[in-house]
Amino acid sequence: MTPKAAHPIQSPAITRLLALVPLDDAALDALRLATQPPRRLRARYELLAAGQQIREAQLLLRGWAARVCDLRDGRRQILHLLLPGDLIGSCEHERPLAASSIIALTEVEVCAAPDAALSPTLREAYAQSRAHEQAHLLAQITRLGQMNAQERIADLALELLDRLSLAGLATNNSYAMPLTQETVADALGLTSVHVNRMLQVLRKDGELIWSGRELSLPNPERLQQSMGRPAVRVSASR
Amino acid sequence: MTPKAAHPIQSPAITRLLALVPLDDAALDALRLATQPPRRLRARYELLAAGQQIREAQLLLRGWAARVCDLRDGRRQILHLLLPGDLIGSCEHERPLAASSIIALTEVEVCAAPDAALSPTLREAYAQSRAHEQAHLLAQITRLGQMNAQERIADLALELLDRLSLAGLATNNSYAMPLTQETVADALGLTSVHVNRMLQVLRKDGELIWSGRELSLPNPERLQQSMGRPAVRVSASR
DNA sequence: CGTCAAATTGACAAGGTTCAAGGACCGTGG
DNA sequence: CCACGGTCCTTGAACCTTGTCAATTTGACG
Repeated sequence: MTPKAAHPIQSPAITRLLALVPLDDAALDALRLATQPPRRLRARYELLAAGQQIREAQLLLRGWAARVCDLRDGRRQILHLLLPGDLIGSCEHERPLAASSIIALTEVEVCAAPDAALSPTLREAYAQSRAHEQAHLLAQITRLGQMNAQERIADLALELLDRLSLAGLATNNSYAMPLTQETVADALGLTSVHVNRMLQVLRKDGELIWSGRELSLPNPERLQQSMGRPAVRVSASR
Repeated sequence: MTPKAAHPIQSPAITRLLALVPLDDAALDALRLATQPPRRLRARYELLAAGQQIREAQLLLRGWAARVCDLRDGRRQILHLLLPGDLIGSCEHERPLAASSIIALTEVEVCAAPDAALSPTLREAYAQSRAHEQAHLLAQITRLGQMNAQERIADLALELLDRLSLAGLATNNSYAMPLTQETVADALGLTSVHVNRMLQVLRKDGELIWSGRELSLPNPERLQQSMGRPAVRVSASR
């Protein structure tokens, strides 16, 4: 609550962008300014409707959201989970239309994303963020296409651990998990009933603990190994 | 073979880009020049290795390729099919690493993609192409997450019809299909045995005809309706 | 004609869904 | 403080879709 003198407590969103690219002062100032009066939205609020013209990119500051695809018969697929520090509707071409709608899964706080023109490092951070998002979409495809239910759950839990760690939102291999099993099922192309059963198996095997709002992975490295998925990297180190 | 005087026969790749954005003469000239001595590669050639530094974007001129993700235990998922006119390794940020490998599924011809700086319309065409690719990734997620085997096959066949039509490679709701059932299975997260059985059902229902190298969809509109998937649009009309 | 990859078939097993019901855990209002 | 209602989690049994394994057929091609 009380900011320290040297390093004021940072918004997870800024922590994440800073982890992607070392931002210059212009970028940091712009971010601090933009995030100041955040816009708060209730759960289920539709941040972006599919087919709608995208106005300006937004930055997710707090809470979780999701890109979803609804079929006419009521089925729905969560395409991608959005966490604090993720960009919403960032896009580099003219006259863009949202390819999917985006809804808040919890109460969220968002702000307008500062203009990339303000700082080259900020522009690069946005590009990195998009590259990560792209990588997560590919990961999701492999998850749905090749993994069984247990693997899907474990793999998603690992991805969330990685991503939340970037924003400083994970400690001791565990993080706050605001989703219901039903929502996880929508993300993994499973039924909530089956997610429930497989969670019990993972719990019994000691691979995953999820009680209350907290999810922990006692041994992420072993779990990752057992999945056989190649590591995801997005840009070369310097 | 013999170019007509007024409209020389166009490469399907150029036809596609032209369908995305009305290209100016600078763009067309650059494309005609670049595509001239195409590089020809055998099937299974690896156009891009995962984790490898991306050098320059390429343009697929002829044949089909795929982005694939291989798991250590031998499972493999085709993330995305690449058709003539698609860009390979186009990307707007510094020091990019390929997030997945790309392999030729048939013999292919590629060329270096002309520099976007040569023409604003060319840059816009590339951006549109990337937006389409993104939309196809989302479509693939919904396919794998929510559809049963029969729907997946039909939905993929419809997507291919749409995409090949852009390049002028489809007539009468039918197109040349160079993939094996095994490859289709890898793209749809199914086994080739099951793909085979479901193809028989679709054939019996008169929804899909695929014999030899030709695939036709007698009634794409009806099929699309039955799938309940919202239409995909990428940019606003003028 | 022989060979090889691809397509096809059958019998069976496994994984996931469906339906239905009960139980736990809230926050709310009396 | 307790009763209530709602949402979420949990469980069981039957059922259906898809995978597995193994064998056979087809078709292209030298």
